[in-house]
Amino acid sequence: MVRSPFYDKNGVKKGAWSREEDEKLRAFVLRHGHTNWRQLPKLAGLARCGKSCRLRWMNYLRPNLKHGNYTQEEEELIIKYHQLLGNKWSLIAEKLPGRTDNDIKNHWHSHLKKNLNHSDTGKEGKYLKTADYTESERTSESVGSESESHHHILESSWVWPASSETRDSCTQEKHSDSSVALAQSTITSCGEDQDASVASCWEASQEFITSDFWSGPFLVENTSTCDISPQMFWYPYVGTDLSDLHGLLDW
DNA sequence: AACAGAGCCAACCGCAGAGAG
DNA sequence: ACTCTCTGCGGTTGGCTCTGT
Repeated sequence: MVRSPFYDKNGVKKGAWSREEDEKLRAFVLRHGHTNWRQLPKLAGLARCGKSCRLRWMNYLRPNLKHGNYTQEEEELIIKYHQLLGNKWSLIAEKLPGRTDNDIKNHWHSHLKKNLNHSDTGKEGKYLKTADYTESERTSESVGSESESHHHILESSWVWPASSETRDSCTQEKHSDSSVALAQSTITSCGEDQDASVASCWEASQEFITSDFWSGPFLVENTSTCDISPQMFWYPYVGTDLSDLHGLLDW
């Protein structure tokens, strides 16, 4: 599926990311934010270029990302905005929360484009080409396997630290509500695989905690403890009840 | 069962724009 | 005004997986 890992002449690693690299990058970005992608791999102990780190974070590790399972509504939005904006994938991605430009672009090329082409030739296209098509104009085929909305967040999901001491060491009034909401959204997004996903989230969070992740000194100058980039933690559900999480995570 | 071709998607590359000095 | 650095975007590619023969 992806390029095999290899090192270029400058000793920079390319190709598929390992789980360990993902954890390093995730931990670093959550801890320090990403003010300088070029410096980031050096500080995070990764043999990657900054560009590769940014891409990995933006397209895979970022919280609240959805992978696959496009709903009919999402596909309609993509088609609509593509007709409106053209190949401005980043703009289209802004209209679909949780989707990345890369993901949308891939989905367009592998699924939607050919369906439009089919409809051009009068064959079994899923959607009509015009932007102002109506519900009744869509073919019945489009209703089916992909209409179900499971907002799976894969192994990139993470949760707020389980240890209350660790949590308390952070400036909770600043970050905790939105972070908890984020954790909760992760859990509620797990769908049928909830138990397994929660377990893996839990595992990842434990690794952060045991490595003194939340309370250790920062490497970057002028950053205070737990100075986590607010933009990374912002999530529209604030004020979520912590007890909702306690049950699932056995806090 | 083995093979070939197509499909899919993560990751790379090159370029352009923004901002700092 | 110019240059340099960094970031973000869109196009493209490598290679794994799926499907058909």
